[in-house]
Formats: sequence, C-alpha cells, structure tokens
Amino acid sequence: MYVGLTGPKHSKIMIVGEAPGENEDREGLPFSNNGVSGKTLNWLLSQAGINRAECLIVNVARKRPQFNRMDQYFLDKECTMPKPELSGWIQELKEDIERNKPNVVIGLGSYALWALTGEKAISKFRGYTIPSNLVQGQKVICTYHPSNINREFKNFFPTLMDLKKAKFHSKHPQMPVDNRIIIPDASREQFINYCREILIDPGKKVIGLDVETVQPGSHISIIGLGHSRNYAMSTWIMRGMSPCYPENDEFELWYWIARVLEEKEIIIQNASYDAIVTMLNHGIHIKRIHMDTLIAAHIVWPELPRDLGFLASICLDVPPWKHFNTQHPSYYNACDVCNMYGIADVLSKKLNEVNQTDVYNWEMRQLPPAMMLQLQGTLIDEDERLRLLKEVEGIIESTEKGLEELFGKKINYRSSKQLQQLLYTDLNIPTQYKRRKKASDERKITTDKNALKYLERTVKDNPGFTLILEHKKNLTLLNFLNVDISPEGKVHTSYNITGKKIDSKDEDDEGRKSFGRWSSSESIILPFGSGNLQNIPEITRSMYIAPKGFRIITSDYIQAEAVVVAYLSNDRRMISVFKESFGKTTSERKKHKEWDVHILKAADLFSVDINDVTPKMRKVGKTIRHARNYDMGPGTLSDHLGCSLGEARSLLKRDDIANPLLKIWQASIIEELRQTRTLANLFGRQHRFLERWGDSLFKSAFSYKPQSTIGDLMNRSIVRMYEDNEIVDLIHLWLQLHDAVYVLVKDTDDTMYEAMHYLRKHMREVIMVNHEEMIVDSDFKYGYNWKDLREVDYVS
DNA sequence: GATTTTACGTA
DNA sequence: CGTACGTAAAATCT
Repeated sequence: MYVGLTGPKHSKIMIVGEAPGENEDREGLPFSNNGVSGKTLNWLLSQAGINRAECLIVNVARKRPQFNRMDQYFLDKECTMPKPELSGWIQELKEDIERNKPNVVIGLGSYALWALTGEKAISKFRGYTIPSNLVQGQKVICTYHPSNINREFKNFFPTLMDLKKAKFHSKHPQMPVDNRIIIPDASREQFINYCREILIDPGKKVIGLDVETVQPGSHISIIGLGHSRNYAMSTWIMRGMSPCYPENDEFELWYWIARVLEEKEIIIQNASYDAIVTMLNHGIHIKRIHMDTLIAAHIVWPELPRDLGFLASICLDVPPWKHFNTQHPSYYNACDVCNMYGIADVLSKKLNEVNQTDVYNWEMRQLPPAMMLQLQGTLIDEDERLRLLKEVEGIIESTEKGLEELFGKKINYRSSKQLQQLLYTDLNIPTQYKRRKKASDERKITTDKNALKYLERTVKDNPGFTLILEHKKNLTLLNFLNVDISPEGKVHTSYNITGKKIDSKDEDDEGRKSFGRWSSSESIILPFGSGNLQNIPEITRSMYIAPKGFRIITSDYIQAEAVVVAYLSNDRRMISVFKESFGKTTSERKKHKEWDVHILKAADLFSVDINDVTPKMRKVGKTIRHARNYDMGPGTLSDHLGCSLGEARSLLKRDDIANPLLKIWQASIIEELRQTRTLANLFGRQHRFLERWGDSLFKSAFSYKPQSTIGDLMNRSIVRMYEDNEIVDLIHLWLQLHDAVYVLVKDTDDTMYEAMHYLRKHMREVIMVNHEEMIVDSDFKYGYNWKDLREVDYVS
C-alpha cells in the first residue's frame, strides 16, 4: 500500500524515515504505532520531549520494499543511483517539504540522510545541523533510524541527544550562526605574528593546541593554535617526510610556538600523545594544561565515544568538518582547535553540574606519571628473550610432529576453521558451542580453550586434546616473544588513562565502558614491544629486567576487590578477618588459617573445621568466592572447577544460603541503577550504564564499584608517589598492573626497606564505606626480573 | 587491501 | 550468560 505524509500541515518538525515496514504497509501509515520501529520512535520522541502528534511524518520510499531492503530501489550496489520509482518519491518528498516549510527536518537513518543531503555516512553526519541539498535553505538534522537503536542499543543516547537538538532547532528556521574565523595554511610569518599576539595579549589566556603527525617517528606535520572557540590558525611544518623550511627558519617558528606552549594555559585533546610528541621531538614542555578534553569527556561521559567529531555533535552546533581530514588537512586541524575549545567550555560546565571536578582533577594528575612511564620503557634481557623463544619454538616443533602422527595430517592449529574440521567432522567428536551472553544469541561452534578442556575431561580415549591445548598455548606465547626491541634495548607501552577505544568508529557490541582503570596499548611514538604490557603471560615475564644496580619492588593490594565487596555488602565476618590480618607480614598471614578467606569459604561450603580444609577444597572456596562476587553462572563455574554442571549448581546454591548478604547488596545495586542508571564508586567516580535493562547490564554493574574503586586507589597512590619530592631519587615507577605497582630502587636492602616505607605510606588510603573506615592492605615482593620475585616481610 | 571474527593473555 | 582491557591471526568481504 502507498504510505504518504501524515500529520498536521505546516508543522515545525518533519520526520523522514526510510521505508514502510509490515504494519505501515497494511495500515498505510508511516511509523505505525503497532510496528516495532513506530514504537521505538514514539519512545525516543517522548524521551526527547517532542510531541509526535505535532510532527509531520513520512518515509523516503513510499512502498514497502521486497525483503524490507532499501537497496531494492537502487540500480547499483552502492545505492547511489535510484530507480525511477524512488526518484519520483524523492520528488514528492521535496514537494512535501516545500509545501509545509517545517523549521527542521529530522532524517532517520542513512537513506534519509542521503535523500535530504546527499551524504551517506550516518555515523559521521548524525547530530549535525546541515543544509538540505534537496530543498534550498531547509535545515536538516539526521540521526540513527529507530530500527538501528533496536539492534545497537549503544546508539540510543546519541540519538536522544540529536532529537533534543532537533527540538531546539524546531523553534526557528535559521541555520546556526557560524562565527568562527578559521585560518588554515598560514605562512610562517603569519603564524609567528599570531604567536606574538597571543603572548602580549593577557586576554588570550587559554590557548587550544592540536598537532597532526606523520609516521614513523610521530613528526609534526601541521600545528594549530587558537584562542577561542571562534578563532584558530594552522600552519604546515612538514609535507610528507620533507620539512617546509630551512632549519633556521623552522627553529624560529618553534621558538615562538614553544613560548606560547610554555607560558599560556593549554587546552588539548589527549595530552598523553601531543605533549609527548612536542617534548620528544622539539623539547617543548607544556607547563600548564587548562583542560585535556579527552580526560574531561571520560569523566563526564565514560560510556560514550570521546573523539572530537562525536563530542562536537553532542556539545556544539557547528558544521561537520571531519571529512576535510584528507581533502584539506590544515583546515581540518584548525577546525579541530576551534571545536575542541568549544567542547572544553561545555565540558567544564558539565563537570561542575555532575559534581565530578574533583575526580577530573585526580585524573589530570595521572597524566605526568603515565607519560613518564611511556617514555621510560622497560629494559629487556635479550639473551633471556632468545632463550625462551628457542625453547618454545622447540616444543612447538616436536608437538607439531606428535599431532601429525596422531591425526595423520598437518593443520594450522591457529585456525579455528581447520580445527573444527578436524575435531567435529573428521573425528566426529561432539560439537562444542560458545557460551552465550544472552539466551537469544545464536549458538556458535567453537574450539576454544574451554571447549577443549571440556572435551579433555569428558571424551574417553582421546589423548589429543591435552596436546592441542598445550600446542595452542605455546603458539600464543610466540606473540609475546617475537617483539621488536628499541635501540636502547627497551620496550614501551602507552598507558591510557581513559582507555584506548576513544573513537566513535570503534564499534563494540555493548558500547564503551570505562571503569577508571588504566589500559595499556602499543605506543605509537615508541613502537617497541608487544603493546599491551598488562597482559604479559607469567612465563615470558623473566625477560623484563631491572637495570644494572637496581632491583624491582612490587606491592600488591591484598584481596583488593574482595575487601571492597565485603565492606559494600556489610559482610561483618569478612570485614573482621580483613581487619585482624591488616598490617601483618606475609609470613604471619600464612601461619593463620583463620585469616585465609578461601579456607574460610571452603570450611563453610563443605561444613568442616578450618583445620580440615584440604588444598583442593581451598581452591574450590577461592573459585566460589570469585564466582559469587561477579554473579558467575553454573556453566562457567563448572569449567573453572572441572566439575559437573549439577555440582556447580549445588555449590552456588549452598554458598547463597551461607552468605545471603551478597544477593541483598546486588539487589541494592539494581535499585540504584533503576533510579538514574548511574553508579558512583567509593571515590565518587560516576558511570552511567546505558545498555539494555537486563542481566548482562547487572553483571557489569556488580563489577563496577569494586573494580573501579581499586583502579582509582592504585592510580591515586601512583600520583602521590610521583609527586612526592622526598622520593624522586629513591623510587622510580616501573609498571602498573591494575592492583599492583612495580618500582625500581637501588640494589641494597636498606634502600629497599626505606622504599617500602614510602610505598606503604602512599598506597594505604582510608576510604569511608557506610560510615566505616576501610583500608586495603598491600604486600611486597622483590627481585631482578618481573617473573622471579621473592616475598619480603615488612612491618610498618 | 580492508574489515570482521575468533581466540587469548592479564587484572 | 563474571567483568574489564588490547592484540594477533584467520576468515571474510569488496
């Protein structure tokens, strides 16, 4: 059935969808209240404060396409050449707009965007106010289609923001005024003059900075500066790999840039990168950072993308500019500066509004130690690396031979496809499926570690599984051993305070989460090593060594997350265990079974005296505690314990009866979420959970407070150590592993004990939980490489 | 050649 | 139906 325009004439808002669906087709109404998309649209509009009854509603295509697919209406695969039928409908749309003259047209989905503006990439252009190329002077705002929200719930929030922006724009027909003065491709003289102007004008107090770099070497090709959200200038330093100016001329340019960067307050997006580049390549130290917009955005919206394109779409009303990236890089850079400045204004207001300025300031203080650690790197024992590599390669070779003999053929055990063929087709072994996150997810065949372990203990007379498991393990070890080492014999990692996934293009099933822990990834500036230093397997840690004359000390928060859970759930028994054992040395702790939380848990579960708990029972206790704290299911628990599903079920049930407090606490978390979908950790760091209401959201939420509290606790102690002037010559930060810190000290026992005094001082922080003081204790180890570390007793 | 999927290491 | 994180290689798409 033909589905045309509905709604009151001359409405201020016209909504344009893509094509009618089943219900629309039957009823002849766009976005029918009975259809899925219609229902979602109604919900979105009500959240945004838009009254559907006051809107004109229409689709680009006026008849339901075959298989509900818009590409049916195009001649080409890329969907750029419409068939005559669709062209006719677009003409009708044009006439509908001209006849009604709405103040704003809201386009839903990429085909609406295309019909209204000629652009195709909805994720790039959503949220921007753009002029229509269909009807001259018509204002358009596009966003995701409701059916997309149903598939990818993470797009809900941006869509809501876009609709709110559209509501604002429905009050008047004018395009937003663009007052920006953007000066790209400035000459050297022009840029130097601008720097001098900034330096002498006390009104130009806060300066925006952005650099573009070329790899390898992270050389700066373009630099942009700006003194307001409406003024920025950029200039070329290098084109490709060749400098634009003779050395002296470039030096003069840098002299003036350096003065600006050293004398003014700077706004920057991701100081960790830009500031290291200016320091390393040009010796410029940015002294005062007014704001890092990446960090501010991380505090305000930890669940959202943090690239400038996305932030501008929800903070500002400027034209899209990211597509100039390749067309006109210098203009792109200057736009970045202006818009970053504008975003910074919005973010500082937001920080106040949501009461997160304090959390933001703590996070900013993490920048210097994080940058230092990236630059410093970690020394590698090349002999040890080669020894390990040779050893692993040797084992791999012989295992490969063994497997070939066993199965009569050679396959690539890195290939899941080939392994599936071998096991499930050739050998007829029962097919294993991946554990699903939701019952509605489709079952996927797998040959991963868990599946092989399950087969190893359930399938009789199949000696191969153990060997395959061993082989796969060794193959992954190669990734950690085959790494490039810097000329100084080091590897480097980038510690990311806000996590690495900052880009709106980085798709992720459940959207972004950032719980305030640092992540570690490849350093673009110093690309040596395996990148992430927080997932190095234990065996390969022996190649990471202290420099000559130094030793490594590590201090680890003891049972960190379990302590937090105990206090949060008001588990008096656990709290008193943690209090009694607090401040005791490692060897003392080992003597007292009543301080061992895993033994206690096992004694409970098996109804035995703590003195009768066997090591095996203790292991079960440990696993159950873990499982329960994070709401693990019986399937995964049986994998961990290597027991049957029934046994796992009954263990969980027994623990549930023995410790009912945990369930009560988890219920309180759900209640907290229900109010505002926002949780705060024990340092006040907030996180809003935008995923769909349900178990997977709850599980993530249960882990938030313990995990992020310990992350903050660790990072705050690192900040205190880095800022403590008394210990600059005593303690050198080395590694951060979420709940452990590694430092280097001079290789004497006296120095070690002195260092431990300060480590303890900075790591112990009183945290108030339900009007009670909580301190997480830490223990110590020392050694000369990352793997072989010895426990050391220290009493403060 | 670019993008998606699968798997895996740590806390 | 533990969570969080980043990376490598295979598989798949264009």
